[in-house]
This record gives sequence, C-alpha cells and structure tokens, in this order.
Amino acid sequence: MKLSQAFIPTLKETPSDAEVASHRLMLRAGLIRPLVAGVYSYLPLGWRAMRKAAQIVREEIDRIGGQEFSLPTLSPKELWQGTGRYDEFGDLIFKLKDRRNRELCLAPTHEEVITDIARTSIRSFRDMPQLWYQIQLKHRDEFRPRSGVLRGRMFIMKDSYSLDADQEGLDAAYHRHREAYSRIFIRSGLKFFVVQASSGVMGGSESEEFMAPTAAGEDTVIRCSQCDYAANLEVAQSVPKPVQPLGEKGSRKVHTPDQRTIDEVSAFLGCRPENLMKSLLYIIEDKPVMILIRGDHELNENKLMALRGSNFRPAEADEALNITGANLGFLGPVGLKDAEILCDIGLREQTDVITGANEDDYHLVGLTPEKDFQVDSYQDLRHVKEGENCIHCGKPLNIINAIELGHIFKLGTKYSTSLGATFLDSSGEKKPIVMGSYGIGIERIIAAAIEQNHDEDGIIWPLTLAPYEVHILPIDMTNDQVSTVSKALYASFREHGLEVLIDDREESPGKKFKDADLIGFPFRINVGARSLKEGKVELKPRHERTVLQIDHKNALSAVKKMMEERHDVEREKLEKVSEKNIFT
RNA sequence: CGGGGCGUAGCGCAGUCCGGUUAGCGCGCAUGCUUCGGGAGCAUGAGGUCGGCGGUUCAAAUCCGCCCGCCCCGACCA
Repeated sequence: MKLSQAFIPTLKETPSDAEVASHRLMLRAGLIRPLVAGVYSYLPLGWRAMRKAAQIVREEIDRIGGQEFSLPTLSPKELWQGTGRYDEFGDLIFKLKDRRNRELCLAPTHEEVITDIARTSIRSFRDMPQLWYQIQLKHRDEFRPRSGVLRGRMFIMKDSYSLDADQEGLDAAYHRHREAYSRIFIRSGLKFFVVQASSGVMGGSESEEFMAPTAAGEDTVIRCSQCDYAANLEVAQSVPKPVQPLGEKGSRKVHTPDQRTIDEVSAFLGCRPENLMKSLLYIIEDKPVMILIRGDHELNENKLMALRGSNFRPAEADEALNITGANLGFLGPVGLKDAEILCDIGLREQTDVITGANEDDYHLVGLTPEKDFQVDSYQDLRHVKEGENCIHCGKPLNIINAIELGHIFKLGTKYSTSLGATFLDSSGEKKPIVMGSYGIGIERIIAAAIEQNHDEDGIIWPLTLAPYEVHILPIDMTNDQVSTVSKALYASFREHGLEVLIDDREESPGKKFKDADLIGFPFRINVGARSLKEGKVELKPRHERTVLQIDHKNALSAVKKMMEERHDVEREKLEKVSEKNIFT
C-alpha cells in the first residue's frame, strides 16, 4: 500500500474522551472512529488487524473440527423467552418492532439460535458430536459502555457451541477448546492465563476465563504467587488471616449508642474489625436470610448468586426493623426467628465475636457460632482480600486487573432442556443434547495486544496482528536515489508476499517517523541519502531500540529472517500448550 | 440506574464566574515559494446553527429552565 493513497487518518493530539491506552492509540493511529456511545467504525487499518485476529481464531477452531456458520442477528423475542434469558438479560437486550408490530431483538449471543437449529435437525446420537461456530456481531445495550472497544455495545465475538450425546463428549470438546484458546492467544502475541470463573447468566457447571493481565482490564483476578491457582475474584477462595480472640468469657450485652458500622463499633469498643461479625439481612426469593461474615470481610454476591440464584437483594431498613426488631447497624442472629442463617465458612472456627443485639444501641460480645446462635449452614460467601494466602499452597495471593479475552463453559443441558433439543440414544431413550459454549471477543484481542504492547510513541504490533508487516520510510521522496531504491524495495517485498506499506508522501521526515511509530508495524526500513551513499538502508524493528545498517539488497532477506525467528519462538510456545496454564 | 465532569472550526483548547464591537489561539486543511534524518519556515486563504429548544434582557457563547449527546467512577459480560 502506498501511504499517499491510503486512508490512515492519524491524529497528532489525543481526543479528549480517550482514557485507556488502547482506546487512545486506536483513535490516534486511525484504526477506529466513534459513532455513538460504545459503537465504533473500523477504518481500513483497524479492520485489517481485526480480520487477522479473526482469522487466527478461525484457523484454530477449524483445527479442532469447528464448522463456521453465519447466524442472523435479528431474532424473535419468543426464542429468548423460551430459555428465560429474555428477562435475565433484561435491558441488556436491544429490542425493536417490525412494521407489523412483531417484537424482535438483536441477539446478545447465540445459544438460543444454535439450539433452535439443533432441535430441528439433531435426532440421533449418531448425529453428534458437532462443533458449530460463528464470528459475528453481537449487540448488547451495556449499562456502561467504556474504554473504547474493550466494552462496546456492538462487538464481534467468536462463539462456538459443542453438541454431544453425553458428558464425556462435552468434556472432550471443552478440553479441545481450552487448548485451541491457548494456541489462539499465543499466536496473537498476548500474555495471558486461565482462571476459574463464574458462569453468570450463562448457567452451566464448569467455566474458565482466559485473561490478559493489564491495568486497563476490567476484571479482578486472584493469582497465586507460587502455584497454578488463579481465579476470577467472583469465585476466588483464600485462607483468611487468623484472628486474635478478645478473651471474653461468655456472652454479654454492651451499650453502643449510635455505633452502627464495623469501624464505629470496633473503635468504640477498642477492638479490631475482625473481632466483629457483620450480620447482613437479605431477602432471597421473598424470604429473609441473615448472612454472617467476619467484620473485616466483604460479602461476595457472585458466590451468593451461585448458591441461591439471582433473585436476592439486601433488606430495606423498615423490613429489617420488622424482622429483627432493630434498625440497621444493630442486627444480629441471636434470638432471630423466622429467618434462615447463612454463615461464611471464615467464621466456622471462630469464637468470641461481637455483633448486633437486635436492639437499638446495643451489641453482644463474646458470641460463639452454634453455641450462642443457630447456624443453618456454612458457605463460602466472602471476597478474597489482598494479602491472604492460597488455599492450595499457602503462599501469598496477588490481586491483578485483566481483560477477559475468552470464556469457556460447560453448559450441560440447560438450553437443550428448556428448548426441547433432544435426541435418541443407542438404547432408544430420549435425551437432551449436552452442550458447551465458548466465546472470544475479537476486539479484545486487538485492545489487549495494544495494552500490552505500546510505548509513548505508539502501538508495537505483534507480527501476527499487525495490519502490515513492513513499513518502508523514504526520508526524502524528492531525492531520486532514495525514491528509486524505496520503490524497488517496495516492489520486491510485495512480490515476495510480504504485507508492506511505503510512506511515499512528500512530508517532512519528522512527521513520517512519528506516524510510523504511532501505527507501529513490526519492521521499518528507513531509506535515506546518508546511508545510501554506502548502499545501506536501516532496518528498525519496532519493539527494539537498535537500528541495523544493512545493504539494501539484503533488506528483504534480513526482514524474512527476523520474521522467521519470531515464528520459531511462537512455535516453541505452541508446542508446550497442552499441559500448561500460564504463559508469559 | 446512582455519582462526577464536559459540549465553542476536522482535532486540542481559551473566552462563560463578572452579558456589551467583527468569537479567539495552536494543530490540521488549501495555494505559492523555500525546506527535507524525529511532528519544517514564510506568506495568503477557507472553515463556526458557540449541543438543541425556550426564557430573562436594549443586548446572551456568557444568566435561568428543560432537553439531547459524550466521557469518567460504582452493580453485568466477550
């Protein structure tokens, strides 16, 4: 491509509404332009990168037997009501009506559509396994689109769906995806790791996420400093720090006028927050449930949801008063009737705790679970905190931000059961199809690659995602020799199948260098009169500081050699995929 | 949805508090000449419903009201 003819509108200044690096650089390098909140147009350079990411994904899913579909984005409301997700997704679904007032929606994902096809065409165990996928637009009316392309309201997702006759089949499909995903992100040049995840509205049993660590990431992930343990904060576990008991003998009531919060009460009584117990009153499926958590811990609502479904909320102040007889701040489990009591496992061994007395301005001290109050069950309900230790090896855990690149789920029979997608097994018995669902956000591959690979001057593209591989930069197009050699190099690179761009504009060198750094292709070749006197040009890999002086006749072979070296590194990583969890 | 910020030329901003000529600056753009190894110089020029609607006033970018849009921070997802 000749830059003089290309549409690559770079920006010298950063648009004021871009905060994170990937958003800023994608705008500045002319990859995208905003249209409305959370919706972007891809300009030629950006779309080339997107197509490369999608192609890597396509190749790897094909490799494990995937068959690509093209599925409609417009779909009937009823299909989504069939699985209950019309309400579960709620306002997240874009809704519209056609001219005859039929209610339609824009698919936020495609499990329902796939299951609909499966139920009409998969009849026998002999028809399976199947692995179907698509790489297409999804629409979600996000509560809060943000960070540029990282969370848009329209985004391109690869989602594959495995259809199997039994659990073993699903396990195999899941495993193949796990491996394919690792290959995809290695080939995309990303740092990533796999974490245990929560299934959310997808339902199903096991699920894992592929995470790209970066400060711009919206997910919080727990990772052991020593062993392989890694989990999304939503489901992560840890060993809580031990507590020094206060040494109270037996329980007693103390006057704590106007002391409501953990901080207030602990300061008032001269103890530490961990000596207290939070008594949180929730309404779960219209019934009151008291949740007990150590004073310095936080309730993890994701864990609660995994346990009891999504129909819950904190009790209102007046409800709390009706149920316990006390105002918020003085609630407790002692003497509480007609409410279930759920206790976090972090409190199981604990004695000698302080909590509300169910009487305004009073707390109880010296309480011990089960002795002084009833516990209906112990559950893991709390958030992991910084500085806690790993449940597997006891070493410290780290809390880091990451971008969720992909998510793999064992759905099981949730969708096939609710939509009636069944088949006959070898003994003639009717069974629901066992399904898996596997997603990857294509723009997140691009955004994560930029987040992880940039400097103050611009993007540093991984070779495999770069819109072009080579950038030829003639320093002065008005110099005949420079112009001739540059054009000859351009022609020969093209002939040899390299993706090359030449900056044939009559611009000042400074501007050309700045643009080259900004759009950040892997290899740059500077052609200037100075070096050309000795027949040399400069080879500058974007990710290195060094500039190599090479004979212009050797430029092609030098670039090819460097590209080959990068592919070798990639191949080496790919070979190690099968058993490993962490890639850095 | 709750909280905060912003909306003036393609982009980045000043002017708004305290109303008063013809609404400015930088970048970019156009034309010409000069320049050519890290966002060149000079000259000339084009480009604006000051987010929208309504109100106050002799007079509104500026004050008031309503609305719209965008960004950032908190609960959901690829």
